[in-house]
Amino acid sequence: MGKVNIKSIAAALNLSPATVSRALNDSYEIKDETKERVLAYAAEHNYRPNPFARHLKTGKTNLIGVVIPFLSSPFFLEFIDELYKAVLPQHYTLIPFQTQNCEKMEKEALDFLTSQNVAGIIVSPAHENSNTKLLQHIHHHTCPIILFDRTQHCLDTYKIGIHNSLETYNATEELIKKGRTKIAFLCGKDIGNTKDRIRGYKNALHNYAIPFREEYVIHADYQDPTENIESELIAVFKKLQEKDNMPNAIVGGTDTLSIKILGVLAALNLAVPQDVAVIGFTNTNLANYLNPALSTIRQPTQKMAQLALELLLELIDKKQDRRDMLYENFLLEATTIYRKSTEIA
Amino acid sequence: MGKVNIKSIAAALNLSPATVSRALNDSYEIKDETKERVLAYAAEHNYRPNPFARHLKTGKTNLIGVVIPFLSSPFFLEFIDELYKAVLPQHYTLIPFQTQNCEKMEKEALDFLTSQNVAGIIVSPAHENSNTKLLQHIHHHTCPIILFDRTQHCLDTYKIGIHNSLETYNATEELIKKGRTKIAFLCGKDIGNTKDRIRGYKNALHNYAIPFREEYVIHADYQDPTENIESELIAVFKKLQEKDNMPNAIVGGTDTLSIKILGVLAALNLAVPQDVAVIGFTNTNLANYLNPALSTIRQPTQKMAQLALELLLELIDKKQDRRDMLYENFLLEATTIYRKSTEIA
DNA sequence: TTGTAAGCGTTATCAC
DNA sequence: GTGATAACGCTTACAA
Repeated sequence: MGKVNIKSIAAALNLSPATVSRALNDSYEIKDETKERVLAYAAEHNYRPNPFARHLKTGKTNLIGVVIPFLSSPFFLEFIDELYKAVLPQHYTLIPFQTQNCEKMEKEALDFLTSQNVAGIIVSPAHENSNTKLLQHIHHHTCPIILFDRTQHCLDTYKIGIHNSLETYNATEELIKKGRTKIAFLCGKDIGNTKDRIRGYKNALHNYAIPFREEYVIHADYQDPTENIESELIAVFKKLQEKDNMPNAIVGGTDTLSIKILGVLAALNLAVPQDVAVIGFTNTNLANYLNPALSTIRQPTQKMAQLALELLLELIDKKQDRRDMLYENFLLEATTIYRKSTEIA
Repeated sequence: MGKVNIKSIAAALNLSPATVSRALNDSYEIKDETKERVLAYAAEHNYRPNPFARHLKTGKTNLIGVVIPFLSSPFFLEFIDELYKAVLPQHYTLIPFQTQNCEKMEKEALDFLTSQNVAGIIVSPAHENSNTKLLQHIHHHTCPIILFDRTQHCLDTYKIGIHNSLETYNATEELIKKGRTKIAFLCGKDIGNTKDRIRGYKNALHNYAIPFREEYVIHADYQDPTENIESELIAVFKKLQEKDNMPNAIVGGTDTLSIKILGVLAALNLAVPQDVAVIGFTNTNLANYLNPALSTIRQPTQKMAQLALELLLELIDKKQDRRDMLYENFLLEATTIYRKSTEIA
């Protein structure tokens, strides 16, 4: 297979490699006729520039790294999917990585991406302050970084998220208004948003003069969304039942837990929403078909993805020093959809 | 930022670039002491080889392309997720692409991947014979390709799938044994597996002397799994109702439709499984929490991903001509999980 | 055991 | 307008 490259094109057309390169890059110096000849020949022979040679020379790539905790979490999946759609008309390629909420894996992903000379990176950090120095160094010296979802991270750059405390405040308030006072809050380990979401939950309780109970903030420890955490949750709720403290409403503070809580309550023979009303924080379209249909707080993944890409491309294009910029913190609006799981008679 | 590269390391240690390169690659020619010095310095200065330079020289990369129809389809998502897990201990990086079942997008993905010099590609083709020539050319001359899921594609290589007709045969048979005879089959457009799955369905009917009805094979046309196809399906079933031909059981032949059918039946005020029993072909863990819990045929995504990677790496390593090889067609076993949606009293 | 030098395919800087 | 030529960072004969 005679490889077709700039040199072979040049030889075939009696031109120099330099001229061919300029013609292919539509340089103003080259006369139209030559350009046409080159482009025609290139098209005919299905010429594709070698990105490695080009990038070696220019130091630039059209790659965009995406670093997320999990692909198997509905929110991140939707986000990635929207990012793919947004990037389609652009001339960039996504390289997604999962960190499993693990700082070390995140570091590996970031190292790999920088070694690939990516043009920019979109990140939802593994932890509130994971890889701070590395992220800072990359953002300042290597390529721009945009943060999304877990925007509590201290890296100074554009951040895209939602108003977490407001959303859980509203969800909690809704349950209170429906007459429920024993409201539990379900959350994973300390991953960024958790604090804000708990704060909204607490504030709602406070504003309605409902005493806050530590035992109603239920922390579930899981490494992976596909992990079987149901049994652990069942145990927790059983204990509450024994103490006659079973909540009659639950706010699910994460994607993963929101989905699984229905199974847990079913296993405990508790009826939703009669015994326990539930509102989840998740982006799965299946919420409508769950048993019962689950009320959910949905994040605007499409807008988030589009904005993330837009801001990233903006930073990629402008060459200014990214240390002294003024970055905006975008708080987009989530949408709460009320379904059967909160329909209290 | 003084970039650290082989030259700078060589200068710092009073060695030649060649020696440094060999030391970094653990060449047998270099004495241990030198290796240690080089490795220590490299580690200390956080040296990362420039992959573009390396690949420009060697013509090899550690990239693996993955081409799937959709990320938002539970089966493909699980597959990709398992692939990520499988590739973790290896020294390879995944570059996933979605084709949206569109041959043109598939071609673009393949072109891009070959231009990136990927070491190999794992593909579930957009259509039964999409990009046949291109795939063949790549497999023979550029890098190995493994096919999965849609293994009807004629490219001669390792293929990994399940016994589609057998699985739908069993599912259909199960419904028949439970006394249902008006069994519909729900499928998307002609994407590879559909034919086989319909065949299994037909065979089961045949073996139990149940006449096959063309109108019970319901083709739903969707471009994207997130598309709202419910209304179209509702219309189809309404027509059947009007003719008093409403099926009392449904076999869902694709991921996407299997999930959505419950919503459709709910909208039609049909009780599952009393009025209509349903068994779906899908890999979502949420099946258990759906309303009602959905019986499903699950594909062994983990085994599929592991096997795909294993076979691909095998082909990457052995340099033999891939045209004259004897390729196996792996048909793995799916698992059917029976839940409420088929529990007929 | 190490050094020298050529070359991978492209682009940029000159020169003509 | 076009052509030489050098250079990007790395690997690999071939020399020493």
